[in-house]
Amino acid sequence: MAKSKDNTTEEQILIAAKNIFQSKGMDGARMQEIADEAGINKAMLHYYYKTKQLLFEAVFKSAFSLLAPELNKILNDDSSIENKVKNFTSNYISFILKHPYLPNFIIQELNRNPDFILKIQENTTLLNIEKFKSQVELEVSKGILKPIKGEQLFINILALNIFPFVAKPLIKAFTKEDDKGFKQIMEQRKTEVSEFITQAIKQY
Amino acid sequence: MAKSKDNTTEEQILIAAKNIFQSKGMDGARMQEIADEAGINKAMLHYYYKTKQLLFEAVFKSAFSLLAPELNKILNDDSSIENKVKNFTSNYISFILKHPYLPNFIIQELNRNPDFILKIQENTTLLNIEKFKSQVELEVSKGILKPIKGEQLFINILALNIFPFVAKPLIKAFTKEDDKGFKQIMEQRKTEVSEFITQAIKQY
DNA sequence: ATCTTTATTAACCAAATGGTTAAACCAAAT
DNA sequence: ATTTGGTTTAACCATTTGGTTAATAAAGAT
Repeated sequence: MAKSKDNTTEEQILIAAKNIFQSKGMDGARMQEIADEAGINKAMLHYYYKTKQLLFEAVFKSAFSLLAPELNKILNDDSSIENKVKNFTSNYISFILKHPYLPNFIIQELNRNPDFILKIQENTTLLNIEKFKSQVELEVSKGILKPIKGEQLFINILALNIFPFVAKPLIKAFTKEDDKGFKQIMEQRKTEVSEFITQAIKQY
Repeated sequence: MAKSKDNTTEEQILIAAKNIFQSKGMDGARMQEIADEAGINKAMLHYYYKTKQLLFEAVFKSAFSLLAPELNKILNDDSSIENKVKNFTSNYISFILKHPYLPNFIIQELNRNPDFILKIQENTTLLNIEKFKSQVELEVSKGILKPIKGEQLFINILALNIFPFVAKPLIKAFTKEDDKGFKQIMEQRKTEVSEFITQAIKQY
């Protein structure tokens, strides 16, 4: 399916594992299926990645380090909150439309194994909300924003941007849309969501 | 763990299956583990529910019919949009704090098998958004609400209410809170979220 | 009391699954 | 040409897993 002769075997395995793990999860994935997807022998998986668990962790870390910088854009950028919200929503939705399995995969697996995020945060100082919080506090005190706590605002921003992709089957069901219609609704959200948030928090 | 002598064997199985399936998912759950949790022989699972798949479906349907009425409160109630938002957020968050595994379970399994929602919608006419849409349209035309589409507003309401529970490990990570702290943040949201939405959509 | 149906168990089974091994292959170094 | 090192494969293995079966126990019906 996703073979490219340019890549090394080790890379092909990672790509195949990504495809299978992201759509079926750790428990649903089969080593044989990953081997088939990569077009190689199952023993190669263990040759390069030792165990299923380690292969999975490689995939997860790779997925997480794809997502984390996106989130950091809103946490560690210097422009105004309003500006960041605008940029983030548009960028993030484009980003996820390119990686549709990503948010669900990460959320699902973090729930399966909550300790996992600790391992990852050890290495990288990803996801530090402190700067964002003090920025919100400042803009609230200046009267630019209505009173709101930084954590709550950040949760709201994530929720409005990420949730629709995680709940895609549910949304498709009650809107009675197919994949194309769903994508259109998401495209609309690139501007709708930032307007929604801005109206909610901006002091006029 | 969760045995109660009042229930019939069949009910005990369903309770046990609920516990295991909701925390581990279909693929991660083991029939033996469910039997142990119910305190009975594994053969009994098949005696009452035939296969793992059917047992799972019983659990899923039961979970879904617990959640669906909550969602319908906001779709098929007669009060104003603003009022419904206020009631829904508060009620829904209380509801989920009592059933913490529920949203994640449903979302995870719907993603694993998107056709599943079709089976469910055949029987019950759950999740019909039409009334809500026309109500939003009406209030927008009257100048009560700022221009917004019904679907988008409904997605936003769901997102703000459901997402935090689905993304709990992520939220705990960047807020550096434990379970208690997380719960407090959720309690705050009972009012915060409806204020946030109201400010976003209400025309002043 | 006896028959009949339903409930429950221990033992068993075949298939699937993650992982191993020993041999073959192949490119680069000697 | 031969050795050496990493790479790849087919066959194999032990364990797990969903599911079955045959025998037993309990409960209702006659």
